[in-house]
Amino acid sequence: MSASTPRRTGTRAAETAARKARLIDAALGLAAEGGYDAVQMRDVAARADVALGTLYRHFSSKDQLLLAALLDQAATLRDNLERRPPAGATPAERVADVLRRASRALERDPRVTGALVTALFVNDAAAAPIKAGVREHLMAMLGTALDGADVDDLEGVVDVLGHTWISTMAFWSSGLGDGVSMSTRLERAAHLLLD
Amino acid sequence: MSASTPRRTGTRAAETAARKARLIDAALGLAAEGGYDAVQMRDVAARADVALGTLYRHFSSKDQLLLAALLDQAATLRDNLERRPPAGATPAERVADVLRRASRALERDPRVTGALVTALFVNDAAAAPIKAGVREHLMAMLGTALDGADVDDLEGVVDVLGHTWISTMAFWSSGLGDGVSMSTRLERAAHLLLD
DNA sequence: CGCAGACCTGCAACAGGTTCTAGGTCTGAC
DNA sequence: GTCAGACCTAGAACCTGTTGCAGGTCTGCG
Repeated sequence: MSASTPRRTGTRAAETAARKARLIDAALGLAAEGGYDAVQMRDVAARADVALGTLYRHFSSKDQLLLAALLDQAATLRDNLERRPPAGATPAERVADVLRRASRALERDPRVTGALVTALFVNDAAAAPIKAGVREHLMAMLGTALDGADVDDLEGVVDVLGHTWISTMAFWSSGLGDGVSMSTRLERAAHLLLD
Repeated sequence: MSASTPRRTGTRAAETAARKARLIDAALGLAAEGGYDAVQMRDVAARADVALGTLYRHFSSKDQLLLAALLDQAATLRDNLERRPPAGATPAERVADVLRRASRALERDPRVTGALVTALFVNDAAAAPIKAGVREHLMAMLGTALDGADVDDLEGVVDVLGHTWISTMAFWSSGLGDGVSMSTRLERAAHLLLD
C-alpha cells in the first residue's frame, strides 16, 4: 500500500473514514441528549449528512454502531492509562486509580454510558467480536494495574474484577446503583480480592 | 377480603391468573425454540390463546414479560435451595454448590437463558423494580450459602459474587464463555474471595 | 333492575430498526 | 477508453413492538 503514490491525502479512503467518524460522533451526540432511545438511525444519518443506506454499509446495526463507539472510548481510555500510568504504591491502589479514572469518565455522562452499556448487553451473535474487544481492553487495563501483584491466580482476579466492573456499570446505568459511585463499589471489590 | 365468600375457586380471578401463567409459558416456549428474537408478542398472544391487547394488559412490554418469567425462575430456584439446602462443609463449598445447581439449570437451555438475560439488561426504567427483585433472589441464595462464613465484609463478598454471576451469564449467553462452564468460572471466583 | 368497572377480543395504526431498489460518481485495471 | 467494482444518495417497503379504539362479557353494588 505504498508503491503508487496515493495522490494526496483527502481522497476517497480518507473521506470514507471521515464519514465513519462523523457517524460515530452523531451517535454519541444523540446519546448524550436522550440516551439509547434517542439514537435513531434516521437521525444519526441525517446529523452526519449521510444516507441511511450508507450508515448501514458501515455499521450493520444500531448496536454495532454503538459498540463501535464504545470500543473507541475503551481504546482511548486505555491509551490515556498507558500515557499516564496508574498511580499508587500497591497493586490495590493502582487498580483503584484505574477504576476511579474510568468511573469519572463514565459518570460524567450517564446517558451516553447507558446507551453504550445497553449495546454491550444486546443479544446478537454478530456483536460478539466487538464485545470481546471491549472486554479485552478492560482486562488489559486491570492487568497493567495489577502488574507485580503477588496473588496466586492473577488471571482469575482480573476476570472477577472485570465482571464486577461491567455488571456494576450495567446496574448503575439502570439506576440500580443505590446512589453509590461505581468506583467506591469497585474499590471495595479490589480490596476484597487483593488484601 | 374475606367477608363475602368468594363463591368457589375457578372464577374470574383464577382464570386471569391462569391466562397470565399461559402467557409466561408461551414466552418460555418460544424462547426455547429461537431465543429472544423468536419471542414475538403476536406469537406469544396467539400461542396462549389470548388477544394481543390482553397480553399488554398483563405485561407492559416484551421485556417485562421476559423479566416476569425470569423472576419466576429465580424464585423457583431459591425455593429449591431452601427445600434442599446447599451441601458442603465450608462456605466456599456451599457457594460452589449453589452456583453449580443454578448453572446446570441455566446451561440446560441456552436459548431460554439468553432471552431472559437479554431482558435483564435492557435499558428501561420501568424494568428496574423487577431487576432489583431478581438480584435480590440471587443475593439471598448466596447469602444463605455463606451463612456463618468468617469474612469481614460479608455483604461485599455477596455483592462481588452476584455481579460476577450475572455478568458471567451475560457473556456466556453471548457465546463469549470460551467454552468453560459458568459454574467452573464462578467457583474460582468464590475460591478467590473466600480462601 | 341497572349501572360502573374490570377484563377480554379483534383489528387498525403508528414508530423505529432494517432491507431493498434504482440510480448516481469515482477509481483502478485491462 | 471503457468496464467492473466500490461507495454514495434518495426513498419506498417491511417487520415487529406498542398503542388505540370499538365493541363484547362478567361481577359486584346501589
